[in-house]
Amino acid sequence: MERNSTYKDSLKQSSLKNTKHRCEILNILDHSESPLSAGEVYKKLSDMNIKINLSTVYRILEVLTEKKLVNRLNIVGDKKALYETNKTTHRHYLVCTGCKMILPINYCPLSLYEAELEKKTNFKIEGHNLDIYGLCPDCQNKIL
Amino acid sequence: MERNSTYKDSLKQSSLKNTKHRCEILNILDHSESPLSAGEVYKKLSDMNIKINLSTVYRILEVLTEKKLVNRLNIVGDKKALYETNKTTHRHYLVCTGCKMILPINYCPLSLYEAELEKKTNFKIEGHNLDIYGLCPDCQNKIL
DNA sequence: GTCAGTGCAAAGATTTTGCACTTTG
DNA sequence: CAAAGTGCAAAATCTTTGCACTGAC
Repeated sequence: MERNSTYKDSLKQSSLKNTKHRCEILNILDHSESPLSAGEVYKKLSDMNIKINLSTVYRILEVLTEKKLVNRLNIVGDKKALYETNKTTHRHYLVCTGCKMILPINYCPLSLYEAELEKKTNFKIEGHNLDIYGLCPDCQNKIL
Repeated sequence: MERNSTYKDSLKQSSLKNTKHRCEILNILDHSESPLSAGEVYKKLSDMNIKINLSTVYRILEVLTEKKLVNRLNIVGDKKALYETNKTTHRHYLVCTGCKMILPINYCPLSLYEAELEKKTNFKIEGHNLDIYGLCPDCQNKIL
């Protein structure tokens, strides 16, 4: 895959060694519509006939998160952590409480607010987690 | 404690049986500065010499969440769920990535945004999870 | 008395860790 | 070659569940 060289560069810039597994995981997260759990990443790899250990997946996701190549999310109602690549476009998710569908939202209403909060609290704000939940149109109809 | 009658009423209104354990848990969450995990609630009860099983704590928190007497939160970087009583004043938390301190914030910048999003997506929005993270003043100094 | 609530023990799910082997730079 | 990465097995943590007993209404 041509774009794997990009992942290689990202790894290099974060002073991480370039391994096939890391590129594959970055690739998977990069091409996923919605954030994935460690188990889901592992499953995708297995489906692609890539042999890897689940604990390695966890370790890779951990180090990628640390280096900010990946974000770790905790979405409401889901007890496991989800991961997404750290796109330049910051996004949030709208989660359906019925069917658990996850809809990405590209607009973030919080940047102004964060600046304000920084002044008020003297925190050095690094980021935020926001997910919004409700019923998607389909699930609203099912209830009727 | 005089206010336990209030908890009793809340339980009644949610058609839950009034038990000592439930009132005690509501009481603990109500008087906690920051949200607590199931384990922490359990520990507080034990410290008060109240004998209860951890699984009962989980079951109570579950049913209280279901009845909206309590909110379940998933705060960034914490793999376990945290619970808070559902105060009339909706709040968020500012979490220090250094010392893990949790600072409640009473203002919510999202209500207007939610209305807008509801129109745009046709979701029936029920709520959101927001927590903001960064370094508190103390931890900023420690780094220098 | 009935049904919901609880304790206990056990299992399930997710995540982490120690150690030996392998690979990258 | 050294240091970082990986597989495997085992454990740690958090959470849920089945069943029998107890307590609320």
